[in-house]
Amino acid sequence: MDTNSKALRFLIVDDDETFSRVLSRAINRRGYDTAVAGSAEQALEVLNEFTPDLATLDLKMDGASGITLIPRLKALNPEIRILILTGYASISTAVEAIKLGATDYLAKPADTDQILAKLKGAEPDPDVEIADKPMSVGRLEWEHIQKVLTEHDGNVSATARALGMHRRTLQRKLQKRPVREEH
Amino acid sequence: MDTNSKALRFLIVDDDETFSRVLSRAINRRGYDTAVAGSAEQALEVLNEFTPDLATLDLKMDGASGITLIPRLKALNPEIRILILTGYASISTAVEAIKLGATDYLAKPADTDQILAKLKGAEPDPDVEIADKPMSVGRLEWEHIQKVLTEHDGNVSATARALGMHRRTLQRKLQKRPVREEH
DNA sequence: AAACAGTGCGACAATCTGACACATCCATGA
DNA sequence: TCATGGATGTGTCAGATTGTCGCACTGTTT
Repeated sequence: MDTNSKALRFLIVDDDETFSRVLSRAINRRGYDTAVAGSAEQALEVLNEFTPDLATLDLKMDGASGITLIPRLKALNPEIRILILTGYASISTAVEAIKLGATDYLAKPADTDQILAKLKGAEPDPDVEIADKPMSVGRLEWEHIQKVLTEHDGNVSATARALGMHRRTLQRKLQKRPVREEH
Repeated sequence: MDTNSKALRFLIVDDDETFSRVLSRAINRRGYDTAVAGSAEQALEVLNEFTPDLATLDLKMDGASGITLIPRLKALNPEIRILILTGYASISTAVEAIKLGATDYLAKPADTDQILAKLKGAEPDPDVEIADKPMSVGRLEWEHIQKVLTEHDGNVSATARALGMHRRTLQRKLQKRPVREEH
């Protein structure tokens, strides 16, 4: 990690070691200082000696969700720009993250350019594209499940009961990745 | 319930007339003053003589998207609580809406209770913990399918394509009864 | 008439779900 | 500290559902 004091500091918090390594190198090559953490807990340690200007956070990790880091990061540096980057993207977690102050939200897979683009430009424009097809039933189910899960603070058992679904079945669904819509 | 100047004003912007009517009546019955607009343009006219405290906006309508109304609504009443409610939900529009100041974002179908629950979030209402059971995934799927089917004039093949579902599977689902909720 | 798109349904393999069964954890209270 | 109850992570397995293919039939269009 090069320590040019002028470079912007970029923190990557993600489970997936391979992903982190690749992204870190790509970001680094573009002139940022980078730091990597494999969990929210580990990220907190990193923050003792690294105050990031930009960050990407994963949601689904062992231990705490990356979303819990948002307040900490903002407290440390109110100017920080935070991008949520997850393979388990859903509308409810996106809404929550933005409300907490995240700058933007992207579903994996996403390439380095997309990531940096989202972090650089973040002027809200009311002309976002609106999908022309409705959600697939699979996607709708995923979104609904995520919403209810959020309302129950991530409690799987309670969510399964609320949905009238077997807990085993819900767990199996949660392990899978959400359906990708090909808009 | 009194319907005088004390009642909160609720604006519904949606191009689905049936949906608006049903929602309007339900909201009305709960003691709000309601106004309905079938498009963003129409909504602007309504705003000349109706300053809402709460609003639901649809995204996909003829003309401008409901998202463009957010700044106007907030300018008119900074305290307004805005809920985006759409059948064409997506993460990118959700992110935009929240950034622009929407309070929350829900995918249709959603029932009146859910809608009000999301909008009432800020009110010091003591009934926050009343966890009304959400729709089951089966029920949600049924409603969604019916809606898309209607949009395609009952064309099963087209509906199956739009939903990314196999025609055979859709036919089988349509033969079954709607899922009954046993609250 | 030939070409087409939509519909209804049979059949079969691949998947998924519901039901049980355990084996940890963790917080609470006796 | 131990007992108790809830939550969670998995494994198994029979039965239900879905993905595919195929085929006959029916309007529509050219």
